[in-house]
Amino acid sequence: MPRITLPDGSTRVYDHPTTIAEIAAGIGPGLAAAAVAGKVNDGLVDTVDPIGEDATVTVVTSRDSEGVEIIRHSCAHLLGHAIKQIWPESRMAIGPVIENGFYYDVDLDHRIAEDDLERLEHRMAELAETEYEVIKENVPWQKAYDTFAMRDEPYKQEILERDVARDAQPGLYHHQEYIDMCRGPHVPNVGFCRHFKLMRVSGAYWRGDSDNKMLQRIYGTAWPDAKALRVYLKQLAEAEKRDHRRLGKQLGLFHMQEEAPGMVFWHDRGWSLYRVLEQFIRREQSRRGYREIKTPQVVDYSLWERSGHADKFADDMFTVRSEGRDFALKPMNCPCHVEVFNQGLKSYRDLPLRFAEFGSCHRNELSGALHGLMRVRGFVQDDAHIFCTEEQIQDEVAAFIDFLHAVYDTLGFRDVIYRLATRPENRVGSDEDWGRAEDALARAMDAKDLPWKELPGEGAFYGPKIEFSLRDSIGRIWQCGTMQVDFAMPGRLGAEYVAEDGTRQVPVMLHRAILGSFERFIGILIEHHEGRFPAWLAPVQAVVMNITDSQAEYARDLEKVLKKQEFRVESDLRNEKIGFKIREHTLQRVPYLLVVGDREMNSAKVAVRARDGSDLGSMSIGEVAELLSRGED
RNA sequence: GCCGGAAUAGCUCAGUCGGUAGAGCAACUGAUUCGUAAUCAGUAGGUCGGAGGUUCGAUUCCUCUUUCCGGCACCA
Repeated sequence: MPRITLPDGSTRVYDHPTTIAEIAAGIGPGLAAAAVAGKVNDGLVDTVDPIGEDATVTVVTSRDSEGVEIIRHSCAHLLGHAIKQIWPESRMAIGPVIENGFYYDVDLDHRIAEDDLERLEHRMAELAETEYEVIKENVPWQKAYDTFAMRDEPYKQEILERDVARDAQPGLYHHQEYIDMCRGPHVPNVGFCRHFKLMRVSGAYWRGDSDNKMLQRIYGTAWPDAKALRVYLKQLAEAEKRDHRRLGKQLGLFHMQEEAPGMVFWHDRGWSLYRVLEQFIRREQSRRGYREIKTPQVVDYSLWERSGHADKFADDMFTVRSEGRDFALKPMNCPCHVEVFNQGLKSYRDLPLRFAEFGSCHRNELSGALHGLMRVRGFVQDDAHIFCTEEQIQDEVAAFIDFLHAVYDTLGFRDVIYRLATRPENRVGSDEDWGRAEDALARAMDAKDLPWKELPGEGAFYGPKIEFSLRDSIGRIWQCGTMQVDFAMPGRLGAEYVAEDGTRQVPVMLHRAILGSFERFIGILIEHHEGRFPAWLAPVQAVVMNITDSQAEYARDLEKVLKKQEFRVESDLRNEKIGFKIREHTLQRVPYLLVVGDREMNSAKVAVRARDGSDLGSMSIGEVAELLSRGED
C-alpha cells in the first residue's frame, strides 16, 4: 500500500506497487505524455520502475534539468541504434551525457566521415519519428553478460566484468532490435529525442588511457525542443566570433607561422596590449613588496638535474648544445630564483623575500596540444617566488589572494573559483609538513570566507596548491592563478637562512602566479571582451578623423596633444567619407572615435562617438583625456 | 604523441570528374572634399603548404612531410 507524496504536498495511496507512469496518468494525460522519468525520494527512476514503499515522488519532464539530461542520454542510445543499423559490425563502448549533449564511442573499422554524420542524423530522425517504446529490463549479471557475448559486444562485457557487481541487476534498454546497458533512467519513448544534432567525430582512447585502442567518438547535442536547439547552435556561432585566433588576425594583434609552431609573433597592437598588462602587474606587485628580477633563459642542464626537472620533464625541455655543454631553455623560473636567493647569506630578518619575474619560458608541448595563444611553447609567466618561514605561509597566502582579487577585478573578472589541491600519492616531505601546509592554505581562504572545493590527490609532488579559475563573459572557466607551497626545491638547491637562534634553516618557497601566462591570459581577455577592450587596455584608444582636408591640420594637432599625454591615439586623414572611416575603426573596436569638422575646429572641440555607436556629444580636449583615462587606477 | 579533417591572391572563400585558376573585400592609380557603419572608375596581384611518384600533361590522383583545425591523451 504505497503512500505517494507529491511536490505540492498532496498524497495518493495505491493498493499495489505503482509507477511514475501510473502516478502521472492519475494526475492528467498531459503530464503522462510529458513524463520522461521520475524522482523517488531524490533518486532518479524510470517511468516503469515499481514503487512499492511510501515515497515522495516527482514526475520529471523535459522542463527539469534532469529531464534534459535523460533525453541527452537516450539520444546517445538512439545514436547507438542508428550506428548499429548502418554498420552492424560496430562494437559499442560507452555513450554518456556531457555538457549540452552526449557522445558515443565505437570501435569500427569504417572511418566515420562528416558525410556519415548526416546519414546517421537522418536515420536517428527516422527512428525518433516512429516514437518506438524503449523497453527496460533488469536482468541478472550473467544474463547481461551472455546477451553481450552473443551480440559480440566485448566492451560491454568488459564493463560488466570490471565495473558491475556480480549480484547486481544491470538494466538493459531495448531499442527495438538494439540493446544497450545503462544505469538509466531513460525516456519511455524515443519521441522525446527529436531535437538533436551530431556535431563532430574524433578519436578517443578506450577508458581514456593512451595505452588503449583509439575508438571513434561521435559528439552530439540534444535539447527538449527545436527552439532550444536553435538557440544553442546560435550561441555556438556567437562563441566562434569571439575566437581569439580569428580576432587576433582581424585586429592585427599577433600571428603564428609554420616555422615557429607554438610561438607568437606579436604585432604592434597585440604587443601594446601585452605591455599595458605587464606594466599594470609590475606596478601592482611593486606596491606589494615584490622585487622584480630577470634570470637567464638558457641554463646548463646540470641545474635542471639538481632541481629534479630533468627527471620528470626531460622530454618537454628544448635543449641547446654549445662548446661541448648541454643547456636547456628554462621551462620554469623557480630554480633560477633559488639561485638568486642563494647569493649572499640570508637572515630570517630578510624573510619573506618576494622575487618576481616576467619569466620567459619554453616547453616543448606535444604538437596536438597547441592551440592559438591558449597553449603555446614559448610564453611568459607573471611568476614570483616567496621565500619565507612556515609561520609566514598563511599571511603570505592571504596577501596574495587580495592581490589576485584586485587584478582580476580591474581586468573585468568578478567570478573566481577556488580549489585546493591536496597531497598526491607520490610526494616528498613529511605528512606533518603537508598537514600544516594544507591547513595554512585552507585557513587563508576560510579567513576570507571564500567558497572552495578540495581536489584530493591533485597537489604537486612537492606541495599542495590553490588553483584560482575565473569565469568569462560566456561562462567558460579558465584556470589562471596558482599558489603552491614547496618544501622540496629550496632544500635540493641548497637554500638556507640564519634563524633567530643562529641555526641554518631551509626556507619554504611559495610559487605563485595571477595571470599564469601572458599569452594565454591575453587570449582569454580577447575572448572575454570579444576584442572590445576597456579603453585603458585598448591598443588604440581613439582615432581622430577629419571630415575634409581643411581640418587635417587641426586633427593632427589633436593627435599630437593626446599622444604627448601618453594616450594611444591615431589619426585617419584619408580622403574618405566619414561613414567609411567610422565603419572601419568601429570594426577595429577602437573605443572612441573623435570626429572633427569645421564646427569642432571653430569651437576647439571634438565630436566623440563610442564604438557601440552612441554619440557622446562634443567635448574639449581635456574632457577627452579624462574619458580615455577612465577605468585606469 | 594518437584519431579524423584541412591547406588556392594580403583576408574570406569559389573552382578544376587531370589540360598551369576566379569572386568579394583589401592594395595601387585617378576622380570625388563629402558630418557619424562601405563614393565611383581603372590597374596590378597566385611555382594552388613542401618533397617525391603516376601521367604526354598534376593545383586536381598516389606516397611522404610540415603546419593548422576538431577531439583524445598531456598540461611541472
